[in-house]
Amino acid sequence: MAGSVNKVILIGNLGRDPEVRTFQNGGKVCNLRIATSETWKDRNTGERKERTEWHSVAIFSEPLARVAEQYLRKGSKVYLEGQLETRKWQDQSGQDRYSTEVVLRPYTSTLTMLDGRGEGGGGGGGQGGGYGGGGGYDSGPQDDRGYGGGSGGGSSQPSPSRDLDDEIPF
Amino acid sequence: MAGSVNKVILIGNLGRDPEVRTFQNGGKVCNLRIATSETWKDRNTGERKERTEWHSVAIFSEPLARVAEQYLRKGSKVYLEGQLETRKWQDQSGQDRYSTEVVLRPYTSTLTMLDGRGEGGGGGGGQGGGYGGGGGYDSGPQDDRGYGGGSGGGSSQPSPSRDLDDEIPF
Amino acid sequence: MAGSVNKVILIGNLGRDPEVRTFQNGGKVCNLRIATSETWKDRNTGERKERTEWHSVAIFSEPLARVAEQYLRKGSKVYLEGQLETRKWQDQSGQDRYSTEVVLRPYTSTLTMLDGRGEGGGGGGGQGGGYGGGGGYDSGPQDDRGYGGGSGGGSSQPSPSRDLDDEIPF
Amino acid sequence: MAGSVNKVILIGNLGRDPEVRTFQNGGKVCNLRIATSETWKDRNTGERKERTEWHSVAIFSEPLARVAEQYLRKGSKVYLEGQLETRKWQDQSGQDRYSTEVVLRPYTSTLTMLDGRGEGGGGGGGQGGGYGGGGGYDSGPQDDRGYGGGSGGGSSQPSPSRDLDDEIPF
DNA sequence: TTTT
DNA sequence: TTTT
Repeated sequence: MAGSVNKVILIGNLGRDPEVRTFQNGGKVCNLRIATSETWKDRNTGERKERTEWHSVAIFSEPLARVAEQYLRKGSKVYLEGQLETRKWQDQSGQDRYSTEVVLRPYTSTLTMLDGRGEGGGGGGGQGGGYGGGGGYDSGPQDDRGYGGGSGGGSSQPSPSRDLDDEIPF
Repeated sequence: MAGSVNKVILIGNLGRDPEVRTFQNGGKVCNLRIATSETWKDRNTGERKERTEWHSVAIFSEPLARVAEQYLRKGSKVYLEGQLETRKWQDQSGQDRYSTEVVLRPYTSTLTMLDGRGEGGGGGGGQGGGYGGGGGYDSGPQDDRGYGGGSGGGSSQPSPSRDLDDEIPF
Repeated sequence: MAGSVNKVILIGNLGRDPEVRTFQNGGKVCNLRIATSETWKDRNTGERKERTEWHSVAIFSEPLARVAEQYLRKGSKVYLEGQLETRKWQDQSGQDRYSTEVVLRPYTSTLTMLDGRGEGGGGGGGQGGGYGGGGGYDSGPQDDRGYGGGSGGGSSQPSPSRDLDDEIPF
Repeated sequence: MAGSVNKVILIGNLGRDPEVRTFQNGGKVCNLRIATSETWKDRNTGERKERTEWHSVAIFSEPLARVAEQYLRKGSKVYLEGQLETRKWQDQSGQDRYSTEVVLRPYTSTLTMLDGRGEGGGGGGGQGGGYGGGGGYDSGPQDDRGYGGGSGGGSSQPSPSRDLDDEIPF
């Protein structure tokens, strides 16, 4: 079906270090466990309440997996965009079971570290933040291009234009 | 935790009519089953492939549930924003099981019908569609307000302003 | 700065046909004019009000521009994701002016037609929908891959797995 | 038009302190100036490049404006959701001019501080951050409710349920 | 004018 | 299992 959208946006903290598994064919998946929380005041008691939601994230994009593996640790805060996927499996007794994950795939997903420093909180870490930016071809522009210099026959109307750099558009 | 975001955006079609359940205390939940699909060409074979994902949606917002119940049917296309929630339950054998849903709650979620059954119909205007909505307090502004008429002592600089209507801001 | 996000999501209708301009270097930009509207009831008068917002969209992604050019017409409804960009230019009098657009660039943007027909046509329409797409490399997955068949030494714990197809992961 | 969406999502840093203006009628608007940046490597030269985009944000939601005023400062990192609005005004010479802003309005927008000022710092912590959570009625749930306790005639099928608290749903 |  |  053309015309559908399946998008998840999360900002949260990792509950543990990223886990990378390698398949026989050389492929890798990087799994994250991410917490989001909301707090509110109970309407009646005025009491402060909190609810934490845990999300399972599976990264099937090589450049994003690399970023996750290198820079994210337990406690790190991240922004990510992925999609919802539910997969079916069988438990020991042969019963159908379902697991829903937030999946990051090439071209359509992003992952950004939001705390360029100290996932340790104690001194460990170090870090230095940033991962060289934007995450490679998954999330960053490859070149800069814009409105052509237009030259332009004879439009006497001044109009917005962008610098034309010498790179090939698209 | 301040500083977290848990958001799901879907555009898809209902696989069946909405289902509404009422609790003893008068509360209602409206459940939707929504399909999103993606198509792509296999890199090697060039074959066209399609994958459909099914999403369970639970609406805990009264105005949005009303919209869903009244206007959505099997096949309807919708846009929605909600949040991911996983709940734990026990199956017959007492084993822990988990179900993940896209949950719509008041104030933070939206639901918009995307096929007003043909606002074109024949060529003229027609319109028809819509559910009077977007205007429920869940998803619409309550009033229109903006930059004050500023009056303004003596700013000689012309500056952008909006019409001030007589409604109370905020 | 690592750690920033600049994203615009619109669902709206084209106010006129897409306009394509070609630069000397062969590059193209496709410009759209898109309307979004919101309706609400005036808090005091109960009167139904509507406000329409017009958005300027510039597509700098070749595959997305092709989709727009081929399938979108005045009146078409679209979903798009892009980013906000403001550019500076000079008017006739040499004064600085600014124009803000929603810009779609490769890899990070999407465009999806939401009405598989095309109220442009003249009235009839027909169409059939879809542009075979979502599958351009801008918005679609290139291949399908997932959890490896895991083989796996001897995990006696049943665990979720995905079908392993023979395509190269990542 | 029912069926439209106008949404902007930004994560960026404030270029200066928030500015609050009060109108004669008591209303307030809080203006932010937010930078987002993207970095990439030039395809040809391999050179690292950066482009910063500046966004004008206008907050017309009282609780969100209060959060901004109290907790945000030059340099603060925020997540926000708002909508694109362009307004028309006249410059000194009477010419039409347009300004586009990201506008935050009640019920449909959110604002979240992303740097509780340094959870790494060195060990001490410090912190302070947070603004009492979620931003009041604009962004936070008012109460917690979910699947009713169902009681339920005689469904022998175990099924997912949520705790029923004694608050009124919806 | 921010941030890395 | 995170974070405030």
